[in-house]
Amino acid sequence: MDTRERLIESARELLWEFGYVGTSPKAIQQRSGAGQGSMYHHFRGKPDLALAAITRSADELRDRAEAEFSGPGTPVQRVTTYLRRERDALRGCPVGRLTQDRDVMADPALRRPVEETFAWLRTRLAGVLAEAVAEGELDATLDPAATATALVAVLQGGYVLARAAGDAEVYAQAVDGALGLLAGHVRSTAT
Amino acid sequence: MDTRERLIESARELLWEFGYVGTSPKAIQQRSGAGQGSMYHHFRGKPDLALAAITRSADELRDRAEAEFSGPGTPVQRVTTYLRRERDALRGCPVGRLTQDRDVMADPALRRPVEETFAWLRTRLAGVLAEAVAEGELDATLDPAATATALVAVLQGGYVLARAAGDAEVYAQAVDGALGLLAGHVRSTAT
DNA sequence: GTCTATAGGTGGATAGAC
DNA sequence: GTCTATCCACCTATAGAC
Repeated sequence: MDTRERLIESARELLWEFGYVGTSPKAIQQRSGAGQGSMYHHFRGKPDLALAAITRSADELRDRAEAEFSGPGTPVQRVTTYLRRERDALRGCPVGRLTQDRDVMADPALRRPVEETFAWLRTRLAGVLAEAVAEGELDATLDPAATATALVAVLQGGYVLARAAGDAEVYAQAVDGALGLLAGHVRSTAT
Repeated sequence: MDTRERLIESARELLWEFGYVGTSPKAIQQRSGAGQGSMYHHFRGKPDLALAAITRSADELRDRAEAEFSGPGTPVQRVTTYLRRERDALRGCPVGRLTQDRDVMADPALRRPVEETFAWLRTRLAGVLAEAVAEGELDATLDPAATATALVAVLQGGYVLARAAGDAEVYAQAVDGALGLLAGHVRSTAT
């Protein structure tokens, strides 16, 4: 892994843990093993490096979700697989946490991947839910778009509650609650 | 409103908007109209003032929720009132956003009101849901504790999604989705 | 109680040797 | 491409006059 790559990966980890404001160029350089000032050769500055890091995290999130949404099983099974995927609850979401970072949201370039990621996620999940409704697996009273937004919100909010409690189990409980609510709308358990 | 009070209110607003790391003593002093250095007479430092501000925000959140939970109507109606309460979605939750602030979560004193607020909220909401189950308003397949955690998560995550989209309507959609999911478990609409 | 002055540390970035 | 040295602005806090 070359220096440029190490800088991006270090930035990703630090942004995840400390946020944009809490991450200094010096900290990124030290973690990456690059010398002081070296990152300015590969990137124009902190925002430029952050953009590379954020874009990569957003792409990863999207790829993993897409693999689950387009995987095997009925629509509800795929949604369940997505919701139940093991996540580092206390660490939170590397993309979602950026919404609380003013410097990120104030910069159109940095904000864009965050906005696009969740727009895609909600739309894509709504599509899977619409499939479920069309196939009769979910009852037709459910609005796919609103339900999708609520389910994604459960994950993002689950992180918040887990961090507040200092207990990853709270995240799992939020997911359990969401699946319990969804279960009341499942009509058939076709395999 | 005396100087001490203005300092607390200014800190509350700035913490809400910029978070702990993004809020400087200087900014608090300027917003409050107090002169540079004046806050050190009333508070030992930034953490001490932040504790006063966070505690007040936490108390407010709790009082408003309690008023709705113990208000008129059936349990499900009260939960609906709580979920549908008008909120400044793009501003987010003044307490929940602190969970993403490392300096807050790393300090036991600052962390405590955050932890206690959400522990109380989840427990209190679970109690109202348990009432609903006991009275037959909600079907008995729902786990009150897990459902409560999921519903609170929808609100917290709704803020995240609304900020990501730059659109308060997304928050409302998340709440709509949660109420739609809950509706499938309501047995009677007793008044 | 409130103000000005000030200090040590860090953040983000640049210059220029190698 | 990488390193050291350096810069200015800001953050947090203290000292001490009024």
